[in-house]
Amino acid sequence: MNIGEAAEQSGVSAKMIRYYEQIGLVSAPRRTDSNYRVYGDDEVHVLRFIKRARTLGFSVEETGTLLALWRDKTRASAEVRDIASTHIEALETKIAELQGMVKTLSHLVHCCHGDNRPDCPILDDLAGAPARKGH
Amino acid sequence: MNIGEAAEQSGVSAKMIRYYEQIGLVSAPRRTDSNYRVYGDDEVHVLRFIKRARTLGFSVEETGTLLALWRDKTRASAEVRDIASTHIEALETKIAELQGMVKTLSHLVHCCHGDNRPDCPILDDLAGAPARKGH
DNA sequence: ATAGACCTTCCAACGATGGGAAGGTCAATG
DNA sequence: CATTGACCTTCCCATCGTTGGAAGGTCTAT
Repeated sequence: MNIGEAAEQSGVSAKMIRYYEQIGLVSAPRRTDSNYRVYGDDEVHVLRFIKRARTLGFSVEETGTLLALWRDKTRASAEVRDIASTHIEALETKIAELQGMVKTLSHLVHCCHGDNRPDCPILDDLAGAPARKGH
Repeated sequence: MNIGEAAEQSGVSAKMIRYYEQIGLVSAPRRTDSNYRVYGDDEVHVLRFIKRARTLGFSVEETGTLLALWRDKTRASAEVRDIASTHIEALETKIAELQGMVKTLSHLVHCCHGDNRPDCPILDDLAGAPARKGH
């Protein structure tokens, strides 16, 4: 199949498939006489693996590691679990960070009357005004 | 003061101050005869505003809008609140997304025995194997 | 033959930041 | 006065993952 169909079947855009090939995440496929890339079910399977890993927030590099482990039948699953666990920690750190932002902003929005008066606690906060107590 | 001190006082790196100037987020400051940028407390105040907005996860573009509203004494605070509310929604969407990843990954890690056997539910999942029921 | 839907490579952009080179300037010291 | 080291200037490049487009070749159907 051509790259377009491989893209459709894997959920990875043709652009990205070429990019993944370029950076060595996937190997270069066979070409037709007219230089078209030709993919089979195996390649699509790999692309789907990549798509899923990316969806789960693994970086392309981490995805490459997971892919190598996937292909390595003798790997220790502990290694995979470590990568996943580390990744979960990173995700949770990010979540906590975003939640901190939401908390601060929610407080400010709550304090902001939101009518047409120019007085605005949100801008006051951004400008560095000391927070008033008791909401 | 020079850019270095402005950076130190505002928490925005000298690199970024120049970048913000380049993209028009802040206006070009006065220069000395030797072409050094000269900043005063007002500029530092603006930079701190920017720093705070960025820390709260606003994009540089959103920060520019907030900055304009800050300078506009006649603005409606409702407008600011809308920007903040929209931003909170975006943050919460992102959080939910990350939490979905964590949930899936946690489940997989939980299912993964993590010893030296090559059988690994995480890789099975990434490879698209149907999930087994009852953990 | 021609249209239009594919494919190819190459180049650039995004957003925000950091790194570094090559060179000018300032302050303090020997 | 000269040197040193810390600062400043502009300019270009890299990151990460992805998308867009241009310019051109190929395939299929009418």
